[in-house]
Amino acid sequence: MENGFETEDDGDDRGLLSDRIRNALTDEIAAGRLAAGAALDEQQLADRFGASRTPVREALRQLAAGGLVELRARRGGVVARMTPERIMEMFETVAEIEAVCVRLATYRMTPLERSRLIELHELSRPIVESGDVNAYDSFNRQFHETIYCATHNGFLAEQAIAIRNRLNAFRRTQLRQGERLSRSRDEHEAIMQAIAEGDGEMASRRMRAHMLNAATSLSRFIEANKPA
Amino acid sequence: MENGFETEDDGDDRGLLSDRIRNALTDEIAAGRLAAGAALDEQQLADRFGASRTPVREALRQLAAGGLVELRARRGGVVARMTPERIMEMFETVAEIEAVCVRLATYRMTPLERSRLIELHELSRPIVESGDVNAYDSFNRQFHETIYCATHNGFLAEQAIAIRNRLNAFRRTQLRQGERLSRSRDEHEAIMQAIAEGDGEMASRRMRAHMLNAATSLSRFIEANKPA
DNA sequence: TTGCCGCTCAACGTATACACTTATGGCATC
DNA sequence: GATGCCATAAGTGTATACGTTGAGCGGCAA
Repeated sequence: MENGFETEDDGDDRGLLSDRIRNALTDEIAAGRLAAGAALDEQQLADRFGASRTPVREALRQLAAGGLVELRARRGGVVARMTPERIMEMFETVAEIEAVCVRLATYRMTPLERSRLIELHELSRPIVESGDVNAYDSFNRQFHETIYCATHNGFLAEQAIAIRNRLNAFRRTQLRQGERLSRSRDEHEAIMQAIAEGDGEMASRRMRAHMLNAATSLSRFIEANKPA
Repeated sequence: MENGFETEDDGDDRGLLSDRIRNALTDEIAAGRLAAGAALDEQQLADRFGASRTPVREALRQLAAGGLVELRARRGGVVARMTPERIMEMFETVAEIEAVCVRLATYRMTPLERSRLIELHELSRPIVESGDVNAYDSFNRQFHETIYCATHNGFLAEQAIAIRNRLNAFRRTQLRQGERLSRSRDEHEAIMQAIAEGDGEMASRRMRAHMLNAATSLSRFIEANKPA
């Protein structure tokens, strides 16, 4: 039972131990159970996961590469300190990269990709009406990733996904409240309009605004729910 | 003597072994001595560097995180395959990110940062006249990194530097020929002009063109020097 | 009392041994 | 002759032991 893992008590011992430890630590950091700045003792973690130091080290190195952990040689690691300022910086960066993506995508997407995107966007209407936040989150990811791919620049798409994932690790709670869903869809609509007109610059500006709206919404949410 | 390292026969045994192996492998990949797609056997590398598999593994993981190596679970690693298309994708991505940076920097930089940038730019005049390519390369890095910092977005700056470094690992030869130096400086001049006028959009467009010029120049160079 | 030196110990970095998975070659069968 | 299965081997994943370094602390001298 007590093996240090959270969600794998169903006997899921498959996969690389180092990967499972990495995922577990990612979750714990994302959930805030491992506070920013907390020391990460390798032996201690190894004991907690019932493993040796080796896979723990591998996991820590990967997390460090992803920016969730800071490692100093011979001094051990700590959970990366994520100030609100830094989170906003990350949001701005994502917003700018998404803006770049949608501009390139507008100029480069094939008719097939365009119709696929339109189709996807239409799919979101019933989701918004149902208010299913998880479903919308899933759709939203697809929508944005479809745009990344339509840039026809695989490297840029990878970077966009990587940064987006990195940011998601710090989304400690569901960002999108009910009313945000319809606003989000309206903003998508405006972006789609610009794409349809072939105006990449316009699409870019609208995407940037869309992302910054989401960030502001999140920031207000955090402000409202922060521990007194 | 034969310890597998290239440039450290002066007894420089300092630093972490894993880091030294990582640097050595980075160099070898960058120089093309380790061809793309080449298998990376851990034991074999360990023997070559006179070390054990442990630091080699650490090095490989770090390289994988940086994108120079691809690792498949229980199947070992290979040097990442870098097609010309992918390199161009990376250049475009850098160009777009730099364009974002200079736009934000134009709107946000402090007077001190502005004068620092002007000062740096002026410094490049004698370097161009001297034709010292290495000195220009060093200046150029400083110039661009100064702009990154002036965005006042540390995360974005980190991303920009990371991608730029990643790209540098594949610059197998000196990119900038003599004539390119003065053209590069002229382009910097145009960017500075836009910054001075507070026109971030203009600075952005010029930066994008500047970066793509450099990429085109490189691509022509590669084309001309590629093995028959 | 303060500052420096050296000690001690905890934690990381590296080496080595073992376990497990995957790939490959040969053999049997269809 | 082709295909599928099994045995063997090569190589990665993990465990553990040892070396090494940096930090904390106490003692001694100025």
